[in-house]
Amino acid sequence: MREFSICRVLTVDSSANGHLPSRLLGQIHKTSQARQVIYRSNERSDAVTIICEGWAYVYSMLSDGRRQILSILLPGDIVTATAMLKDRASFSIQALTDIDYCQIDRTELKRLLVTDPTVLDEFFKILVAEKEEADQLVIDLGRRTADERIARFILGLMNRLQARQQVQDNSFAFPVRQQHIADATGLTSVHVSRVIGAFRKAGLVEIKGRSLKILNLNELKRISNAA
Amino acid sequence: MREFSICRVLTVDSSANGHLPSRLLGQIHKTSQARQVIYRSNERSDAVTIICEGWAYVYSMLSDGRRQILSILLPGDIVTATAMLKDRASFSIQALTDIDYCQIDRTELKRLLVTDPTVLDEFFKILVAEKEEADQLVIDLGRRTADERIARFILGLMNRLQARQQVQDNSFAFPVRQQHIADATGLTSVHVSRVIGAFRKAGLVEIKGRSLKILNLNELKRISNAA
DNA sequence: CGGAAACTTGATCGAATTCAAATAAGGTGG
DNA sequence: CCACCTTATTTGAATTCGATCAAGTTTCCG
Repeated sequence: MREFSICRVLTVDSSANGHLPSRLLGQIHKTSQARQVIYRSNERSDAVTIICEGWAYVYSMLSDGRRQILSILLPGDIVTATAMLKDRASFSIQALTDIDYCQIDRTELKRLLVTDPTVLDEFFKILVAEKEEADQLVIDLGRRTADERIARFILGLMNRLQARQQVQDNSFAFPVRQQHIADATGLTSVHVSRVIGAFRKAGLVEIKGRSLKILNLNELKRISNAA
Repeated sequence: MREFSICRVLTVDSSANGHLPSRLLGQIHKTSQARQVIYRSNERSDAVTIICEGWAYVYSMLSDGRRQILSILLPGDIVTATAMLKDRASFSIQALTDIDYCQIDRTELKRLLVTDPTVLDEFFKILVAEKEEADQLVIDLGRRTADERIARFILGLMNRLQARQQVQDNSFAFPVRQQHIADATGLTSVHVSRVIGAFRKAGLVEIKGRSLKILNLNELKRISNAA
């Protein structure tokens, strides 16, 4: 549960207000093409970004080019709860597909935080969810095998998309490149290709166009070693 | 900056109040011996814990015994800001040395959060710091070599201890076992032994008793590849 | 249709693990 | 303060998982 309910308000139905008053709506809306960097680390920013359409990802890059993806952002995700509290971050954000996002003034959002307990509460929930996801990723990268990591990457996406009613018949949008999977799981794209190839041969998944279908959910869960 | 200022209040000087009113002071104080588990994952708890003396660590254990340490807790650290918002966590806490800690009722602390802006602000800072640390750890485990990880582990501890005035002449308490380093860096204790052995032979560090002295800070920083 | 980006596959390499055994450090009771 | 026992650490040899290098192939778009 990381989506910020404001997004629905902003994009789909401005009357069915989530938790934010309408005076905040209609703020800066933006569009970016796939691959575009929409936030560069250490840049100052007075805005809090929310993804409305499309996918993006949060990443960090070492000076020698090694890249680690910290999280994939889906429609409705707030671009890091932390952005609400700080005007600078050490990671960058890049659009994965063409995206649509809106930016809300931090000061205004912050004022709301203090005055409206419902907003504060929801904000806390997002902070906690983000921290728990980061911790899970630490465990994945520190202690899980390549197969487990990749299976969990896929299942994790499916769960988040499921919460958005975007999974049908175990099939869902999958615009990520293998290089993204590699950078998210701490592997190389070559190895990701081998593992996914093995998954495919074992009849676990099918990837066509930009979507993925899970053919054997139980087995994939078993491999992911959820426990 | 993860320490919660209440701790000084509780342990050293009850008159020099930090950010908490004295009615919160003198709540449950506890003691645990090294190795004792002081919180077991998924247990319900109405308390927020603050370490007063000694070291502990946050960890998660997979069903097959693999263990990942998520963070080392030093005196003054609040045991996870998240505990302020949730009554259950998916990780466990274990004492690394004999420790001294206090537990404050969550409900009371939470009330304070809403009424005292200073406390809320400090709380936000801790949340952000914890999230940033988790993200850093993800990058370490996903994209750094064993040497880098271990150098960074050591330097990270030094920085935190420095903020507490507990570093003298590049030397500081170091009660962690190599197994802890291994579980914190996603390696095996055997490999940690080899790397630390190499550091020692290269004249970078010296470990005696339960303390560590950095003999060549610049070189250790270079190896850590901070950028 | 052509060119670039993404994916696959094979061969080889290497960092870190595993297995196993020896040595060193602590802590306890006598 | 020493003998004993347990818990750490070190070291070596063999193995393995995933990385690297290097072509091919396929897919995607304009």
